Amino acid sequence: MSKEVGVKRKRVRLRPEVRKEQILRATLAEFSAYGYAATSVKKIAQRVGLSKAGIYAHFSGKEEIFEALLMKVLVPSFTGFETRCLDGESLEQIVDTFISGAYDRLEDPTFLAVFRLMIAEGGRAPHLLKRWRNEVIKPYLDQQQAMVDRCVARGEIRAGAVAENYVLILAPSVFASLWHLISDIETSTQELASLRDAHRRFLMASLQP
Amino acid sequence: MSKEVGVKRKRVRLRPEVRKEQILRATLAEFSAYGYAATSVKKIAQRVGLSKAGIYAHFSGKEEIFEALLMKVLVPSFTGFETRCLDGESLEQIVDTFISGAYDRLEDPTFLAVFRLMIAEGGRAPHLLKRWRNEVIKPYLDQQQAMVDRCVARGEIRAGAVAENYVLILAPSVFASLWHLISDIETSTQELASLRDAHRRFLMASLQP
Amino acid sequence: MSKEVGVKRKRVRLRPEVRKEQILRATLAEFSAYGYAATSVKKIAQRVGLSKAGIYAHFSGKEEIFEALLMKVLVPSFTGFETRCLDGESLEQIVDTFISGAYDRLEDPTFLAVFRLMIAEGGRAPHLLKRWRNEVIKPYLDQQQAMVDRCVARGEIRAGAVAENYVLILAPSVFASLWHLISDIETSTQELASLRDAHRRFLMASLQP
Amino acid sequence: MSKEVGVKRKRVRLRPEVRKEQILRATLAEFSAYGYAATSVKKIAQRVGLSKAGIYAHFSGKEEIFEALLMKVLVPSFTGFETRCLDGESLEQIVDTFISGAYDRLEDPTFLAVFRLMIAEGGRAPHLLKRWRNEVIKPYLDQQQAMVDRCVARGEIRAGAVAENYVLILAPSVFASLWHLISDIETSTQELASLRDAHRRFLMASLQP
DNA sequence: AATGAATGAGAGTTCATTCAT
DNA sequence: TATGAATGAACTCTCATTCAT
Repeated sequence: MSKEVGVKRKRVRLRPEVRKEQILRATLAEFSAYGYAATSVKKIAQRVGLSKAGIYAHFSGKEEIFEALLMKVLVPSFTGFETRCLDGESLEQIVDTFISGAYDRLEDPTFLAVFRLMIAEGGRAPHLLKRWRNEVIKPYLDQQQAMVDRCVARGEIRAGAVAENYVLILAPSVFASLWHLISDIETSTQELASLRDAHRRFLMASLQP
Repeated sequence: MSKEVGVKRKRVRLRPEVRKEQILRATLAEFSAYGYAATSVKKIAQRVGLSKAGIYAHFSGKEEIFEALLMKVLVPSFTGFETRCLDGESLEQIVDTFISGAYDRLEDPTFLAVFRLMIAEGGRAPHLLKRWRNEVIKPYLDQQQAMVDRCVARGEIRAGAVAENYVLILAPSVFASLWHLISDIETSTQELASLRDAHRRFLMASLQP
Repeated sequence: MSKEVGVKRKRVRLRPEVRKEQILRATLAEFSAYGYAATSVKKIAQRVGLSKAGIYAHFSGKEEIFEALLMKVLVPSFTGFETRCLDGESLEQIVDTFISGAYDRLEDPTFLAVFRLMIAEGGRAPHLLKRWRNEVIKPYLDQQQAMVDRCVARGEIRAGAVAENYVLILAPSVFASLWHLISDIETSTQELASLRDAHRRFLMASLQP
Repeated sequence: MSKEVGVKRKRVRLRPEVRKEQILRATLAEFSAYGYAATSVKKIAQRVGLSKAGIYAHFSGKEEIFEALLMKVLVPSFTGFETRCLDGESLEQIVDTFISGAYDRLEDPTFLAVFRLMIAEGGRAPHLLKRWRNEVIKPYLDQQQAMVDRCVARGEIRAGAVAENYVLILAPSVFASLWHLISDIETSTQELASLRDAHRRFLMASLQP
């Protein structure tokens, strides 16, 4: 379609940051669709509109692209994912905010790509996986837990097993992410609507002071 | 180097079914550790104690091994994982049985291997993934849900959001599986102990009539 | 010329020793003509009549071929190159034998190939170069020296600087080897004829008792 | 890694002759150490402190650098390497001067570099090799031979096979060069000391009128 | 059923070279 | 003059697969 015989794309020269950005974006798409081993540098290059060798002007090899990708992509994956517990907010508002955040992520292809990538290729870079766990996930869980604890102390949330273990609050939406991963999007979206609602009601019931 | 002069593995001839079994077992180990693309037929052959070509006497190619593996492995992965709701059992007994089943699976390497395999390589065989979802997972969820419904009807379990959506009951242990997948075993085992307990208490509190 | 379009050479299967032999022969030809770096595995394969990958069934890589080649080729390169000093042989017979051996080697392409290879690529495998020096060349020189010493003791060869240092006896023919290396064969052959004769006369004059 | 943030080599602009000089010097070092094929333009550029493309501002390609290098380097390689035969000099003085010149060259890395280069890469530029032989080496040998002839005519040197063929005079020191090439420097230096002495005594004995 | 030498395709990578800046 | 991003070609090597034995 887009290939005209005999027409040779003019050489385009971009600033390194821009290219690197492009390369990482292309790589995320390929990696999360096919996995590390089944993704070739050639495919990445084609996606970027570069020759294979062009990639090597910016990264020293496939492995380095992979690491750079993980470093760039892991950290922000949970950013903005916060349960707030501000003064004057009712439990209903808190829960609604949480539910929205948790399930809206499912619409974000990057989030799912990273999610799959960590599970599928985590074994390839155990040190990065460990960092992700210890520097991203755990702090996130701890911070959320602390917030819930404060709400409990203030009497806005009922104490109990659920309030004591943030994972119990989070788990259904993680299940939703997984379900998304093994489903085609249309199907799962409607299937998950009822889970979302049930999750919401479960939180209301369990956390009601 | 590793060749001992004069020592040459005797050619062993086994019944096809036995060999196929061996090959699939070896393949599961390799695939779930390295993924489809990064696993070579040679490694599988070595694990089985066969030459590369020997594999082709039993399967027509790598792809066929993969499919055979999934077919064999998917179905039983949830077998025995049942919440029972028998007459005379107290809620405590029911919950304990469920919790044990759900968390003991984490010790089963095959379960985790299949779990990872489906997530990592599901895209390679969408039809199998779909079958797995529709013929294994969904029926399992439905059946469990039906059982919970009966308990509710009999008054052994309290109605509510949790009882209405079996996923809410299951989700924390799925989270545990995921956590296991991205952790080294020793670490995660102890980390998950408290989750297991909280999960148990959460179920007791939510389902208590 | 020899390539027929559409005709695909039947797969020929040879015993490993035979193939290895072929490969090493082809490699010697290529390496000594173009050097290690400028010789590609593809070219070697073509010379042998094998596919690139076929080479790797016998050697683990280019480096290993190189080492195997040196090991095989270095040792015999000086075999049969002996000054004899047998009872009843006149000095003239001894010198004639030596001169013949030393200059006939120049006709042997293998000898020259190895000679050039060691000089050009010695830096690539210092340990092999060292072995060659210590296990092939030096013993050869020592043994020859010992033989000359015996002749001197028996009064068949005159004592003096030349008889004391075998290198002085050898040096002109080594020069001839070098000259051969930097000349086209026809030219150098006739140029070296007079050197050969002068060398002979020099030895006769210097070693005459 | 090796890049210091904020520190960026200032673009230095030098006169073409100076740069060319630098480039050829760097090239000789690389070529004689690794050979033509194994030397990359990048390495040369780094040695010069230039970018790869910068090289192409001065030479049209790697091949041209190689030829320029040979042209520059060949001619002077035997300069100053002369047996003198001046009036009033004793044979001892003549021989001492020759021996010093011949063996001191072994300390000159440039000489050895050129020596190795010609042997290793001569096949790459046969026309240059031929020029070297015909315009540098042969004239040198002829000139030296003429000088010896004059000494013979004047009765300062004894006639004979050695005096008639300058190569016989030169050969042992050529052997020494070769030996140097295939040895680590420390080892060979001491090994060659006795050769040097024997060479000297051999010349004294052979050329004494 | 099993082997191992052989293969075509394609992987990651490097290199000499070009070109817009 | 000098740069560094970009390229096409070639490199070494691996892989799934085939085939004669």
